Amino acid sequence: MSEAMVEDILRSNHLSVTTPRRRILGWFLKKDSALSHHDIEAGTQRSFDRVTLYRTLQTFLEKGIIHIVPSTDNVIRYALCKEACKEGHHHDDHVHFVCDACGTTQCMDKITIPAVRLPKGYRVRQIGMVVTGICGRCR
Amino acid sequence: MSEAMVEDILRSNHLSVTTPRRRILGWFLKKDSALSHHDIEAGTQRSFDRVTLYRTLQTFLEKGIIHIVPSTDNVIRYALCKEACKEGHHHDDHVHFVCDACGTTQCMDKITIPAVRLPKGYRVRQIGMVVTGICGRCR
DNA sequence: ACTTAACTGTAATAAGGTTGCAAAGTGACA
DNA sequence: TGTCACTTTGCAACCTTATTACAGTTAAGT
Repeated sequence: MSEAMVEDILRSNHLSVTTPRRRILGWFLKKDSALSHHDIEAGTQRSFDRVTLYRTLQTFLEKGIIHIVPSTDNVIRYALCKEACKEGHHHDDHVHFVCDACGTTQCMDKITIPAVRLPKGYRVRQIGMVVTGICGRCR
Repeated sequence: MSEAMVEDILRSNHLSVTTPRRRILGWFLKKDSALSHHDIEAGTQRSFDRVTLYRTLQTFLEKGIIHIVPSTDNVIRYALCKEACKEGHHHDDHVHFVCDACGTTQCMDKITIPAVRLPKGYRVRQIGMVVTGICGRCR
């Protein structure tokens, strides 16, 4: 089921289907939350080299398969792009929620970021929003 | 002028006044934008050890003199807390602006973050917001 | 099946961050 | 102003995270 989906995503992005890529993308689909480099390494039993992971994440980023979630703890976390993200132009203008209890970072795709009024002369290109607290599952 | 202010801030936080702390805090006051570890090292001519900088930033964080600005590039940036931030309880619920042109990160203290409606069961503790684009000075 | 181009693993290197301990500086007090 | 206790700094070693180069392997199209 999910296995077919993985191949689908890879092929539609003109990427060849390899074992590491299958594992990594499969893990994203399974977890359905933002993952750090470390999370992925641990989750996939280190069945490939660290370097491959770095490169794969970079490739996925460029293709718009994943996006970076803003954080305050010096750990890059990546999450699947749900909406159609074109190459180089992401649609990650949604709210991210970090749960203090379970530690997961979730994309709230349904909730769009409210508009902000900035001073004169400022031009906005992108907005990121991170909400921390207790998520629905943990309370 | 700023020199007296530096000592003032340190003393009112019950910290002894030392050369590294003076330099680091002075640099924050002078630049008035969010600074990374690297920015500070470069700006202060490495007149103290790397470790001292790590420890000083940690201390300033704990005292509420500075706060961490969320980012998407894996670089922690710190900014002065303008409002009275009590020890352990920060008031950094303001918008941060990252300029694509000059690369600076500014705290928009005047602009509060708009409220967001989250699904049932979610409890919010803190909200961070990062806007990227072109700032008033650069356009 | 063959060939080309893309991808991966290994190793070496760089950058970023942490810890323990001895030496030096700070602030309080006589 | 000198002394003392305590805090802070600098150094060295170490660990983790990230990047680059290159050779070997694998995938996809014909």
